[in-house]
Amino acid sequence: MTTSRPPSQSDALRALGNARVRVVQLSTASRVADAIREQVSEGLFRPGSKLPEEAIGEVLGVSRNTVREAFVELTGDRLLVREPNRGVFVAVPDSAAVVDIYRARRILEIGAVKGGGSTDLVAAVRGAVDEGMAARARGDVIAVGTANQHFHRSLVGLGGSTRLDRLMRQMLAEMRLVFHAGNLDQLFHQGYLDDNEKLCRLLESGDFDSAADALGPYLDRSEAEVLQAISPARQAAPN
Amino acid sequence: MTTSRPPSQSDALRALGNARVRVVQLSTASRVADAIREQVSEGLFRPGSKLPEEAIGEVLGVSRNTVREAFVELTGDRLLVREPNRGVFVAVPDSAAVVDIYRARRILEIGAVKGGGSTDLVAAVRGAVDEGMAARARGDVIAVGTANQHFHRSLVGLGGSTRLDRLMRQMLAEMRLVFHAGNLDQLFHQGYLDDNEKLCRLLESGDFDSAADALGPYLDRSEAEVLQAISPARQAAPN
DNA sequence: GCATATTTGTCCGTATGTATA
DNA sequence: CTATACATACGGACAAATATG
Repeated sequence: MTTSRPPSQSDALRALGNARVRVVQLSTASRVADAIREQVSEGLFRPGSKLPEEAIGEVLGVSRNTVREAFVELTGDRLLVREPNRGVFVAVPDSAAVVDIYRARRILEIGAVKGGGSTDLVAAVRGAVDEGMAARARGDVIAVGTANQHFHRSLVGLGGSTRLDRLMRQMLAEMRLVFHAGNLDQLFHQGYLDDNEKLCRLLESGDFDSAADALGPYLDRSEAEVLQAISPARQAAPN
Repeated sequence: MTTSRPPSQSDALRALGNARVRVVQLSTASRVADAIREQVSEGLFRPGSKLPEEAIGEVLGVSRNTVREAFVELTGDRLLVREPNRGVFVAVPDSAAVVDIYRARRILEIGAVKGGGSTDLVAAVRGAVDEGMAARARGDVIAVGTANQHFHRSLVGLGGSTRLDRLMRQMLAEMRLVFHAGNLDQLFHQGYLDDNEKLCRLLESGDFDSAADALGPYLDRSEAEVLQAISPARQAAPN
């Protein structure tokens, strides 16, 4: 407001630079955390395996101190667990964790759905459903599982709270750990695609209560399947 | 079961030592985080104030690396915010944060209440209500606020999920920040004590649906009061 | 069961870049 | 615009705990 000088290219470049500095800039520790999160989520770091801080730092070209900061962040997400004086390990969620997570999911997902949501939030649900359908159509089992997680994230998204969104993201990351630990790589996500479609239709028609009512049995079935899948063979994954 | 030798004192001491090592032992970083959390929660570190890592480390007798690890933990809790290359500051939750938190609280508290809970979980609610009544009786305004937070935590506790419990704890810590930032130190918690009593009665009578129905307007009123209290004077608290 | 090697937990010094007076 | 202060990140050090042979 103080000058009428038209914006020059150098102004624009400087603005871009400032934006980069302010937006893109994550701390090294956070970028390390993201890298580890990725490997854990993809199952390359198996549940129960140890993450030696020196080795991690060497591979990523960062110091041990930085790795330790990343570990603190990931421990807060429950992806890693710290055993005092022994190191950090990829978490191995047990059935108690699964029960705990599903109790939380029932409250979060049902509560968010019952409250309804703006049309763009419902559109996000539709996007996740279509993503799953497309993945099934081309036989991409992994992508079906990913899309299914996006679906449930979008349900919580209806609640319009970033804090709930974050918790849901964390819990779904934990669920991936459960799948990896049980060697049951998102096998049975397929069976929920049609339910997802029905739920989405109800949301699009504005019948949030019916959608919420349908979610209870949906999650009960899902929990039961997961528990049944991990209960028999609980093989440890040393190193 | 392998030996009939009676437990000696040295056995007991060793067991105590092991218990200490395994249970009590928090990392120095976690203890530093707890110490900072305490100060922030009590309002001694004001919202917006800067926490220089060197000074903190000096006061607590730990190195800067340890302080940085604690900062990572507290940033994850949203109690501190990191401004790249400028340092960490005590968070100053704005009205958007308040709205976000109340959206989450409505879903969490109402969902947990609607699901009911075991008698001991309901007993915890009763304990929090009585705690508030006792605090009011002896005119301890601060304790009334604390008891009120315990009450809402115990409501979420009905959900039986440690993950929801943790999120609720974090959000209530954020709310304390809101109170401290607005210089409205839990002044108006008193006005909710009687509602808490009524809600508790409904829970004890097993009428979870009525309790859940009453909770919506309760939280609406609470959110409105907080927003109204912080909207006029949003004074910054530099250094 | 013991001696050794490895790794964690913690601290310190320092170089570099960024922000601010 | 320079100077100062500080955050960021690195590397090295060492004691203590743990794992290993």
